[in-house]
Amino acid sequence: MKITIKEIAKLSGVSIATVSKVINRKDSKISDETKNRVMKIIKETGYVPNRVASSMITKETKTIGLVIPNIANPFFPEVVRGAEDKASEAGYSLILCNTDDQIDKEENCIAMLQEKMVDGILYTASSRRHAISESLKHVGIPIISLDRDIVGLPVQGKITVENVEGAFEAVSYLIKRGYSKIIHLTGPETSTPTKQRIEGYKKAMDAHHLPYDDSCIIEGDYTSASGYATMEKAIRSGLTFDAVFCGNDLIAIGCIKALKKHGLKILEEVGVVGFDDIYLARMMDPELTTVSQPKYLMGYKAVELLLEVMGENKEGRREEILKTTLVVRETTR
Amino acid sequence: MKITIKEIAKLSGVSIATVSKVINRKDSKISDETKNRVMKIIKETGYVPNRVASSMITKETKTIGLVIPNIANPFFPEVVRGAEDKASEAGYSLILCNTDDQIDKEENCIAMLQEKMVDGILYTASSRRHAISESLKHVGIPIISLDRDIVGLPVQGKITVENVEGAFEAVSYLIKRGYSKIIHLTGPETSTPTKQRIEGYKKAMDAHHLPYDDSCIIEGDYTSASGYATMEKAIRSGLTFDAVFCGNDLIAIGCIKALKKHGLKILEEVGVVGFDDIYLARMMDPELTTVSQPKYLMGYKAVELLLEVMGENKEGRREEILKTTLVVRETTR
DNA sequence: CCTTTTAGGTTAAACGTTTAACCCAATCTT
DNA sequence: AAGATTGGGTTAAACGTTTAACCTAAAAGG
Repeated sequence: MKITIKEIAKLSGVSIATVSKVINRKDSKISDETKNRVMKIIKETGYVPNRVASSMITKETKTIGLVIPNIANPFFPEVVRGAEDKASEAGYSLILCNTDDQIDKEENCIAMLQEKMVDGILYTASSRRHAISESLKHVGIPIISLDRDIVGLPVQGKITVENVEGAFEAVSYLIKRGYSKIIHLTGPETSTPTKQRIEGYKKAMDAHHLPYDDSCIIEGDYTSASGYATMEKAIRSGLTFDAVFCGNDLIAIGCIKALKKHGLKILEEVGVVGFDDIYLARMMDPELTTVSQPKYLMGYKAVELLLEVMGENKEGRREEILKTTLVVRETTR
Repeated sequence: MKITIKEIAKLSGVSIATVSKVINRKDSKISDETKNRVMKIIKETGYVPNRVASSMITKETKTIGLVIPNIANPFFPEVVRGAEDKASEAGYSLILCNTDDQIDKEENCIAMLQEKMVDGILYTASSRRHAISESLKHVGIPIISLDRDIVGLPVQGKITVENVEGAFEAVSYLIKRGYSKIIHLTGPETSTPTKQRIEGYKKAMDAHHLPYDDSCIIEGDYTSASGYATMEKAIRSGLTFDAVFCGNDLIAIGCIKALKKHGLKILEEVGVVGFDDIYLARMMDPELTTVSQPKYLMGYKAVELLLEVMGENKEGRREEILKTTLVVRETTR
C-alpha cells in the first residue's frame, strides 16, 4: 500500500492542504515549526507525491512528447540529448516515439501523446506527410516542428537549419578549391531539407557560372547503402566529375566506399563533402569534410521554443533557423 | 475546454459508465446499437480519453522509465530502439533519462519516475554505484538492470551479455590467426563489463599458454580519445605487441588512429579487435573486427522481462544473459 | 403463473492531489 | 476599545476516469 498525502497529514497532525502547501513551496503562510515537522515525516516515511493525481488538477503533466523517425539514425541521438537536457533543466521529462517515417505510426504516436496529456510535442514530420496534417489540427497541444518544415503543418513553431546556405557554402568551397565538375547525391526529393540543399547546390553552381544538368543531381535516400549504390551506378554510367556533394554523411560514407573500390583517390581525384557532421564523420578515415548541423542545439532550442509557446499561448507562430558551419577535414583539398 | 467522457455520455444519451465500457471494450453487456451510437459521437467530437484520469483508478500509467548514461553514446540508440519497439508493441511508452553516469542524476531520474508513477524501470547503473543502492530498495517499482550487473543492486531482473565469453572468443581468434603478443585496452575497471572482458582476455591467454603481465592491460575509459591516448603512450613507452584487443569500438577507433599515425600497418603488423559492434564499426575503413553485442535485442528483451516481472509480481529475480558473436572484418588477418 | 435468468444498462464511490474560500485568535490602528 | 489586518491554518469541491454493486424489464424455465 503506497503511502499518500493523507497519511502524512495524519502523522503530522495537520490537514492535507497544509502538507500540499509545504510540498509545493507555497508555504508562505505555514509556520517554520509545522513546515519542519511535515518535512521530517515526509523524509522518514519516504513519501513521494503522486504527480498523476496532481496533474488532474493542474492540467499539466510536465511531460513532452518527442516524435522522431528513428533514434538509431545517427543524426538523432544528439538532438534528443539536447532536448532532454533543456527539458530536465525545466523540470520536464521526455516521452520518446519512433515513427520510421511512417504516417500511421506518426498518427498513433500523436494520439498516444494526446491521451497521456503531454504538455507539448516536438515533431519531426515524415517526408511523405502533408495531406494528413488535417488530423493534427485538433490535437490541442502545442507542437514544434523539428528539422523538417512541411508546408501547411499546423504547428506553433519551427526549428530548422539553414539548408540552402549550408549547401551553398559547401559547394562554393569545393569550387574555390578548384573542383568544377561537381555532382550532388541527394535524399528523397519529397523532403524539405533535400529540396533546400539542391537549391543551395544550384545557387552555388550558378554563382560561379559552372554548368550542371539533371544528370548531376542524383536522387537516393539518406543511407550509406544508397550512397554506395548511386555512386556505383554513376561511375559505371561514365559520368565524369571531380567532386561530389552528398545530401548527408551517410550517403557520403557509401559514396566514398564506392570511390575507393573503383580506385579513385579521395581528395586528389575527387573531393567529397557530406552534410550533418554525425559522430562518424570525425571517426572515419579519411575524416569527412561536411556541413555541420547544430544537432544538440536543435533539440535544446526546440524545447526552449516549446516552453515559450506553452507559456504564452500566443497564436503567432515562432520560428528559429539555426546556422550550419562547414567543417573542412580530409576529403577535400 | 477539452471535451470529456461526460459530454460524450450526454450527447449519446447514456451514462458515463456505458461510455467508459465501450471505450475499454468491456462492452459485452452493451447493445450494438448503443455501442455504435457512442462510437459515432466519439468520432465526431474527436474525443480522446484522458489517461491520466484513468491511471488514477487503474494504478497503471502504461509508461516505462528508461535510465541510461547517454543516448549520444553510440552504444545506446539501438538498445533504446529495441526497448521502444517492444514497449509500444505492448501498449507502453518510454520516458528517457540521461544520467551521464552520475549518481546524483540517477537519483533524480529515479525519483522523477517514481513521482510519475511509471509501471517499471529499465536501469543502466553507473559504474560508480553500489553504496547508494540503499535508496533504490524503496522505489516500489519493478526494476530491470540493463547491461551492467552491479552486485547487491535491488532489482527484479537483469539483462546482460556474455562478456567473458565474448572476450575469450575474440582473443582466442587473434591467437588462432597467429597473433601472440596481445595487449588489452580497457574501460574503467570499476565497471562489470570491463572486469569480465579482462577476465575473458586472461582466460584466452592462459588457455593458449601465452605470457602477459600487468603492462599488457591498460586502463582508460570507453572513448576514442582514451583509445588514442593510451595507444600512443604504449607505443612511445616501447611496449611490443602484435595485436590489441580493445574494450569497445570507440577505444578501437582511437587506437587505430594512433597506430596509423605511427605508420603501423593494421592487420599485417598489428591486428585490432573491438567490442560492441556499433554502427561505426562497419562504416570505417578498414572495417573493424569486433565482438558484436545484440544491442537491439537487449532493449527488446529487457522490456519483455520487465513486463513479465510486472505481470506476475513474483519475487524470484529473473536473469537473461545474451550471447555475443565475433564478427570478423578487416582489422585482423 | 410464478420464479429465475439475462440483457442492457445506471449509480456512486474511489483514486490522490490542488486551491479557492473560509475561519479564528492574536496583533495593529486609530 | 472597536475595527482591521495578519498569521496560520482548515474545509471541501474539483479534476476525469473505472468499476463494483445495483436496478429493471423482458425472456426462459418449470
